[in-house]
Amino acid sequence: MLIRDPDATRRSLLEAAFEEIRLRGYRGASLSRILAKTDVTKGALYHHFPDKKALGYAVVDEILRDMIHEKWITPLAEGNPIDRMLETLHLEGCRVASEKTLTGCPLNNLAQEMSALDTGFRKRIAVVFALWRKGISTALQRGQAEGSVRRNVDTDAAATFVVAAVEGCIGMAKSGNDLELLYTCGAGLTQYLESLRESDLATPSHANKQQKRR
Amino acid sequence: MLIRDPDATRRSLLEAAFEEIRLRGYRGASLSRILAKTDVTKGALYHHFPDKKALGYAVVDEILRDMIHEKWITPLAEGNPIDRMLETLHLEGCRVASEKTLTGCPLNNLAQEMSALDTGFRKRIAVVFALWRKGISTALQRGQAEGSVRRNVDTDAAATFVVAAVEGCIGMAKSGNDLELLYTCGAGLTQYLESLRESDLATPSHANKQQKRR
DNA sequence: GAATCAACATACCGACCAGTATGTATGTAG
DNA sequence: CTACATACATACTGGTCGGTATGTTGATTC
Repeated sequence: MLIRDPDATRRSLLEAAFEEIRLRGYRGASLSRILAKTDVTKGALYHHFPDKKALGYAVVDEILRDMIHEKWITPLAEGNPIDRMLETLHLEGCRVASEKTLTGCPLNNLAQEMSALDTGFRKRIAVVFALWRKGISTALQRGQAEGSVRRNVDTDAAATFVVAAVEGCIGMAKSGNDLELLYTCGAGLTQYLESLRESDLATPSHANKQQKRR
Repeated sequence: MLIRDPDATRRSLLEAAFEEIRLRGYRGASLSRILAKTDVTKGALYHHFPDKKALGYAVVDEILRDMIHEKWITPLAEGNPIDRMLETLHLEGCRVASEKTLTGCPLNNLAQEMSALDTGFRKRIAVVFALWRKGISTALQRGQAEGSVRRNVDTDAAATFVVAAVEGCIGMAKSGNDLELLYTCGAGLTQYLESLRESDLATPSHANKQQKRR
């Protein structure tokens, strides 16, 4: 190695680890492959991260967190929240559709693989999901204040269901490696989002009631 | 071994493999642990299954398929489909809630782990999901004929969204290891199911239109 | 420019794992 | 009773993996 740039080294390890985890999962991710792809040696890796788990944690805390922020927090910061979510959903659909074999959502893939096996992963991933839900809930509240979202909607509950449904739709498409499933599910989700919209003609019978459980 | 019962041997291997996969995923499943738990030797295992993958395939074809059939096909074979689905959802909620650390849905766990990595798994799992969707769609059609389900509902699309949302809800609860998330999501799903119900007072504005994509 | 430390580099280790080679015992058909 | 196939049992192998011990080099400080 001619010149040294520890920050860049760390960053390239993180990104390669993210890609490796995206393709093979955390447990299927091989440090040797990450090192080969980055031209970093094992000594350098273990200088920046104490062990494989720490590398995985950092991927959640830095890469996946930023990913959700870019996709779901920033775009919903202003404008009509329902419209913005429909746009984001469309973008996400295009991203999913761009792969030959659908790999799904990196965050949810890791969540489903590791949540039951390691509380360190679980808690870190839960933080990112909570951030995501918070972004949607806040946007919906703003929509209520601006008159674009029905006032009897429980924004926290709606946000939780939206996130669950998004991951469910992506997972369904991945299971069958079939975009038609993605579009069909997306239609169901769109229908739900539309039911949150304030409209002078609509009846409140199908709106999300202020309810906490069951 | 005193007496021989090859069918029982095979069955116990299948069930132990299912449990091992449920807890650690297919790739995390260890043949040694399966053998230890069943008191079967490696020679016997490789007599019944050519390799680990064949064992995994058999778990999908036999165990997981039966599981979905028992939970989602048989109960929906008669009666009001919406009510039956709400009951099934309740039962499934109880099952998920019975674990200290939530492991989620065995079918979807395996689907998310393996679909992008192995087409053999993917196609077998897709068959089970298709069976599931078909059971719901058929039940909804019967509901339409009997007057309990809105006639303008696209039953295939609704079935697909229901399956996706169910898995999304379970996955969300697993991610946070939080039953509150399960109940919140379940409320959203219940709301969607209720929107499919035929009712003299309801307006059709939120019903699932006859649409194919987008 | 000597000392020091962060930032790498290389070689090696023990554990685990799927799979195999080879052998043995049990049931069954003639 | 013999022959043979099914149903097991045991011991071993090659490969991959995460992790470590130890050595080297580039940057920084005084």
